[in-house]
Amino acid sequence: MTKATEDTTAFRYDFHAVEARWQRRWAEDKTFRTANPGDADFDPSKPKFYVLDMFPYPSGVGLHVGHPLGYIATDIVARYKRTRGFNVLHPMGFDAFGLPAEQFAVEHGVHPAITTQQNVDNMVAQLKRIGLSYDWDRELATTDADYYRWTQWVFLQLFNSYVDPADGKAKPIDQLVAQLEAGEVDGVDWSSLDEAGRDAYLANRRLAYLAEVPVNWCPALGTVLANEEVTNEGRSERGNHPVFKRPLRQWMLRITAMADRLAGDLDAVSWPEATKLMQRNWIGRSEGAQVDFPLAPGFTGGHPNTDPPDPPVKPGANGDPITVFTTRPDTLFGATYMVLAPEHPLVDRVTTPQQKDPVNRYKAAAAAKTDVDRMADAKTKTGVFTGAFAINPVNNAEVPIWIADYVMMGYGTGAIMAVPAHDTRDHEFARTFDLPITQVIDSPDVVDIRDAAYTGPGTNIRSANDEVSLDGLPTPEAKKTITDWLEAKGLGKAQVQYKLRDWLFSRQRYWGEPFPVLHELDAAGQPTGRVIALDESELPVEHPQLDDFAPHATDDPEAPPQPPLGRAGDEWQIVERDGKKYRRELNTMPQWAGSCWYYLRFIDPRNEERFVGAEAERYWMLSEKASGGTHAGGIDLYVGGVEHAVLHLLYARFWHKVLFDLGHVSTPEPFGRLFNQGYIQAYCYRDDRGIAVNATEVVNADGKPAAEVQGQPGQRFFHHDVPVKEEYGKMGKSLKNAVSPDEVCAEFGCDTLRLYEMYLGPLDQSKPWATRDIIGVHRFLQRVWRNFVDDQTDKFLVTDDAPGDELLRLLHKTIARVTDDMDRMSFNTAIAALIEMNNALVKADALPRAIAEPFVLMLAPLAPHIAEELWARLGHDGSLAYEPWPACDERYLVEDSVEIVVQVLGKVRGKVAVPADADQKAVEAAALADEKIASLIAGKTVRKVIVVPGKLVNIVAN
RNA sequence: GGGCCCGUGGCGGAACUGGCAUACGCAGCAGACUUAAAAUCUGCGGGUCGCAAGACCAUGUGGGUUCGAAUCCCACCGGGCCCACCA
Repeated sequence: MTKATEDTTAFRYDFHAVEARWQRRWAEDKTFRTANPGDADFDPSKPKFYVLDMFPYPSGVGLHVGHPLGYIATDIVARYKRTRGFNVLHPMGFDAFGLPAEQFAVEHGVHPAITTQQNVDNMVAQLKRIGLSYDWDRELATTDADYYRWTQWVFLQLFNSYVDPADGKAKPIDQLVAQLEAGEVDGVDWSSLDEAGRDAYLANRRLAYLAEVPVNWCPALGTVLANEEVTNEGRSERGNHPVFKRPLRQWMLRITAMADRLAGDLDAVSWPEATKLMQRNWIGRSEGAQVDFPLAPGFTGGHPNTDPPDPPVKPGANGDPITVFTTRPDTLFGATYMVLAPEHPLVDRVTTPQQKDPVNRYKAAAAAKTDVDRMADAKTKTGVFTGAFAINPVNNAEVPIWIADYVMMGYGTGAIMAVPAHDTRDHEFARTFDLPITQVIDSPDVVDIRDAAYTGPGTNIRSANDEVSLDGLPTPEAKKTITDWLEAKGLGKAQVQYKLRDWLFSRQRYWGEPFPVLHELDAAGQPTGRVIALDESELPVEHPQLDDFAPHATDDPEAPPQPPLGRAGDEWQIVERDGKKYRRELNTMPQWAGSCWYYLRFIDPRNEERFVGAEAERYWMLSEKASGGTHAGGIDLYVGGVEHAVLHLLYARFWHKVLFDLGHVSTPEPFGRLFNQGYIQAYCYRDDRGIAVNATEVVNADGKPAAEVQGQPGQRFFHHDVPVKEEYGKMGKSLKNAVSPDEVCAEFGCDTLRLYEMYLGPLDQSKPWATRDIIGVHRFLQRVWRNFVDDQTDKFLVTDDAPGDELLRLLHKTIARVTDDMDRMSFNTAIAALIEMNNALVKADALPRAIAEPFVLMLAPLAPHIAEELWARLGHDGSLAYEPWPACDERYLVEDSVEIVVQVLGKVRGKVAVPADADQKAVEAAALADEKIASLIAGKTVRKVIVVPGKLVNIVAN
């Protein structure tokens, strides 16, 4: 702001002073403190509205303007809902465990608890500067011992429960033990099992269990990663380091036990369809059949059954048949060979002595392949014949058994029946190795089965044996017929299969929640393999004090993981109990853990007795007064980025369902309504080497800053005289195009920032940041101010005169528009409506109070600081935060006369004014009577006249 | 390779259920007030032709349905996102 400006407009809107004043008042008065049921100031007569942001990760670099987009939106909703008479719960906290905090701490040589706290403080200051109406008394961080105590408690719930296959519900494992002891579980002789056997049986059912599984081991990070944290290129999402598959004993969560409910219950929530779809695809439910292929005579003999009966290993590994999963049992007669995954446990047993060498070579090569290689090789099919044969159960044909890496051990049974005629991959494989291709589905779309597989539906041919015939049946019937037959013969059964895998739940990190479990040690101090859970009363398990909390990175993929907690002294690691020694679990939980239930803790964040108080949980999650009642209950509005469509949202739903089944929470779903906001994008500039340069230092050929001309065609850009190319991408540190909200607040104020971000476009779309455009909404606020306050004299301009009809019409039309826009979260159009109204007020002679007050109330959720200040100038004492939203008087919406568009053959040719209540005949007559229209249709035959009441008339004449 | 979404002025976008295409804002142009600039106010603004009234053409391209299509259907072109040898 120049000096001259200050001189000539002494009482211009001083947003700095106003914003600071109101932010201070809100904090001092605790304007946005939210009462819980049971509190003295709780009003039970109001309905509730729980509006939540996906809480942020407190990074060291602070926020850029892309981060608060969703926070501003939820804040507007929260403020709006308060004026609509809701008790609004609107909290904020921090997801503060995890790799970046730890890495930041390592880089700066400071304990992560300290850097995390600094980052949180910095972020809170940034958020408060935007004027967000959070109840800061409920602030929490997942790293608080008071918080992760209860994260550990939820883990104990998981560890101590199982999913009952009878009804798919999570139940305490004690119930299962009681049934086992009573002999009520078929096929299990509990009394004959020793302690180890019993532990193994229960571990195989617990929702949290230890298992030796092939995991993504990242030596450079010194930790294992979830599948979701590994990129397509086989590298770590954080840091882009190579990741190797290797078997390690890790904690797993049995999310697959809930797969069908996690998929099915998506129907009940109000989420973007695209997000539901992504989650459904991730769960990957497919229906088909399991079919047993016995080994051919000569290949069955002498396989000793060495596996313990329980836990069961992959079907097929135990006895003779190879079990496959197929979605196309109707093509069973076309199965001409079988394929096992190279890691399949049956491979060694079936391979003939002659084929041992090539098979072992292939297995070794497959094991050495990274995901990158596998991707690159996806086009060409490789494999090796095992020398063994199996029997196709429908026609007793002997089919060769191959191994190939196009079959994955991790999906289905790790074995397939290959139907080259009707599966593209099998077709490619059969062509490569010259295996027979037998067509069993006929359809007009089949061209030549030698050239390409036909994978669509059709009618079965060549599909009959002595007992069953599919010939002539269309695909759906054929599927059912053959599945029924297989089931009757004991050769197979209908089967639902999921892509979803169990969730790898441990990390070799310091900065995560310690597990509340102990490993039993023998007299020599070696683990016995027995794991016991701590009691609730022993929580929290806090971190040991370490000097060196850094992960031990290595380049050697074979090096064993070294959890940092292993560096703690025995006084932390070793626990004595009942005369026995135990070692604490040295892994920690992954970052997702804390975010799986934080929305519940916000409801009752200081409760020391329970993870959340029951009454408060029922009120905020279940209330029958929930707005609209259109969704499954839970949080009324949850806003965050789509990047969490499958990870956080799936994990949290899983935990919630377990807590629901165990009776700890009252809704089956946590997030009744989800909204995914778009990204803020920005122009960025790269030099010849493709390296991004600081966007603020880039100028065009005329020396103008890039921000003033960005996105315009024909511009050339330079960074310190070096030519750079303009690109467009997500705003952030890596593209060096981040704009800080602090800068915008300093120059224009946070009301302007809020309005600008919302005015950019629809909330769910990605859209470009353009600093150049901010001035537009800032001018709007200045103009609003000048309508109320003379900027030369500071005189308040609002009168107590009765408003004229025209202003009242304008007001109520605007109320109708803005109310509708607010309900739809269409904030860009709500702002446009307010700008239009304000522009009209500029031209009006006077601003009557009856117009001014509702205008301020409508502006308040969007630009709360200026609204509060004007409200105070209007003579009100307190905050307007809880003032009722202006009501629309429909009487002012009806016009006496309306303008009707007259079209001839669908083209607009004129307009006529008719009384608003004119009937169709009258409107038609008025249109035909119009001079211009009459001349246009002169000499033509009017074939038809379409009248849309209140809108238009279309005359069809030729 | 499979699935999903999106293409509207120089730019961001509006038009929710088919019914005045381009609201509102930025940038631009002209004018007022200023010594001047900033700020502010007023006005103009899709394209082509025309002095004008107006006519014609315009919502990625080409078809279709309809009295009427940015909106619905089909094909193509361009961009984005998700999954990816999932049997």
